[in-house]
Amino acid sequence: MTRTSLTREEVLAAAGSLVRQHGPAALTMRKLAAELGTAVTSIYWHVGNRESLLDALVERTVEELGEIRPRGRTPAARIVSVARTLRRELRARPHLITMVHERGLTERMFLPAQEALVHEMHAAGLRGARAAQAVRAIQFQVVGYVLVERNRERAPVQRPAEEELWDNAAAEQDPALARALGSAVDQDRLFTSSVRALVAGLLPADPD
Amino acid sequence: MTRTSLTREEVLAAAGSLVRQHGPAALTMRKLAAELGTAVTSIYWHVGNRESLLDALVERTVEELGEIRPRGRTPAARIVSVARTLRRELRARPHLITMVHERGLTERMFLPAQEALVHEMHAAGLRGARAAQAVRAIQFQVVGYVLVERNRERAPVQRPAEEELWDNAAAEQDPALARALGSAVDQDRLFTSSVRALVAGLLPADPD
DNA sequence: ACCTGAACACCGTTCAAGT
DNA sequence: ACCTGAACACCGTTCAAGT
Repeated sequence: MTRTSLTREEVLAAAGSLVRQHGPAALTMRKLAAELGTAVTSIYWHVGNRESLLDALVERTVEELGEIRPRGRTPAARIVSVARTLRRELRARPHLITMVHERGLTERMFLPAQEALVHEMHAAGLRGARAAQAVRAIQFQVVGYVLVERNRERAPVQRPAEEELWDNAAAEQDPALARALGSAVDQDRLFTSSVRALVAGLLPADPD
Repeated sequence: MTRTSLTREEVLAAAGSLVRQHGPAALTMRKLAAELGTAVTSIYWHVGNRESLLDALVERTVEELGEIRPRGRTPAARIVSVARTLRRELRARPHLITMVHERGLTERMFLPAQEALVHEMHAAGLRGARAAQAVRAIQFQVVGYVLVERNRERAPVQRPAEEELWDNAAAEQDPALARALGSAVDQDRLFTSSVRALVAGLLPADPD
C-alpha cells in the first residue's frame, strides 16, 4: 500500500503552502517532513537543502507573474494602471515577493511590466535615457511602496499612535492637517495619488 | 580581581555592535555571552530575553536619529533636501532601520522629519488634508526607496543581468533607452530625480 | 541582587547503512 | 535510485542552586 514515492513536486507544493501561509521562518525541514510523512533526510535527496528549496519556490513565483495589460486612454492613465496592477500582484504574494527581492531576481520579475512601461513612455513622447529613468522611477516607487506596506501591516500597533504625536503646535495652525496626519493612512488612495503625482512630474507637459 | 559586575549597558553595547556589523541574525545569546565572558544565562537576568534585547536596541536607534535641517531657497528644494538627509541617515543604519520598521516604530522615528515637511508644505501653499497626503507621499517614497536599495545591495548578482534582457525589439527602436536600461542603476541620481518629480507633481504650480 | 551549569526542546545537515 | 535513523553542532529558554 505504499504510495508512489515522494517527488520533488510534492516537496515544493507542501513547502510553498507553508511559506505562503506563515512565511519562510515557519518552514522547517522537520515540520515539512512531518507534513509529508517521510524522514527529514528524504527531503534532502530531492531538493538539496533548505536554501535551494527556497530558491526553487522563488523561481516558481517569478514564472507565475502574469502579463501586464495597461488600461486607460492617455499614456499617464495607462502608466498608473500598470503601477496599480503591479501593486495588486505583489501584495497577493507578500512572503514570496520579499524572497524574490532578497535573491536579486526583482529585475527579471519586472521585465513584462518594464516592457509595458517603455511602450507608454514612448507614447507619451519620452525617449532614450530620460525614458529609462522614468521607467525605473515608477518601478522603484511601486516596489518601495509595497515593501513599506508589508512592514506596516506586519508591524504591531504603532506606539505611540500618530494621533498622540499630533496634539502639538501645528494642530492649532492647521487643524485639518493635524487631523489628517493623526488618522490612519488610506494606503490605496495614497498609492494612487503618489503615482499620479510622480507620473505628472515625469512626463512632458501635455502637448494638446 | 573580578571586574565590576556585568551591566545592562554593557550587554546592550556588545549586542549593538554585533547587530550593526552583521545584522540581527548574527546575534545569538551564546556568542554574546562568549564576547562578554559570562554565562549565557546572566544575560537573561539583565535584559529578559533575545526579543527584548532587540527591542532595546531599536528604542535606542529611534532616539539617536537627529534633527532635520531643510536647506535650499524654494520650498521644493527644501523638501528635496529633507528627503536626501533622511535617505542618508537611514542608509547609515541599515540593519537597525529594518528592525525599527518591523517593530512598527517608523512613524515615531519620522516625527522630526514630518514636522519639517509640514512646515515646507505650508510655505508652498498647501494646507489641510492635501498637505498631509503630500507629506506622507514623500515619507513613503523615501522609506520605500531605502528598503529597495537595501535589498538590491544585499542581493547577489542579478541573474540574468538586465543587459541580457534588453537585446530585444525595443533595442532597435530606441537604442539609447535599451542601453540605459541595460546598465547599472545610478541610485543617487535616480533618487534625487524621482523625489524632484514627485514634489513637482505634488506642489501647486509655481505662483510667480 | 546577581551569576552559574544542567537540562529541555528545538534547529539544519552529514553520513553510513539499508532496500 | 531512493529512503532511513543516528549523530553532530548549533539554537533560545527555564530552573534550581549557588554566593
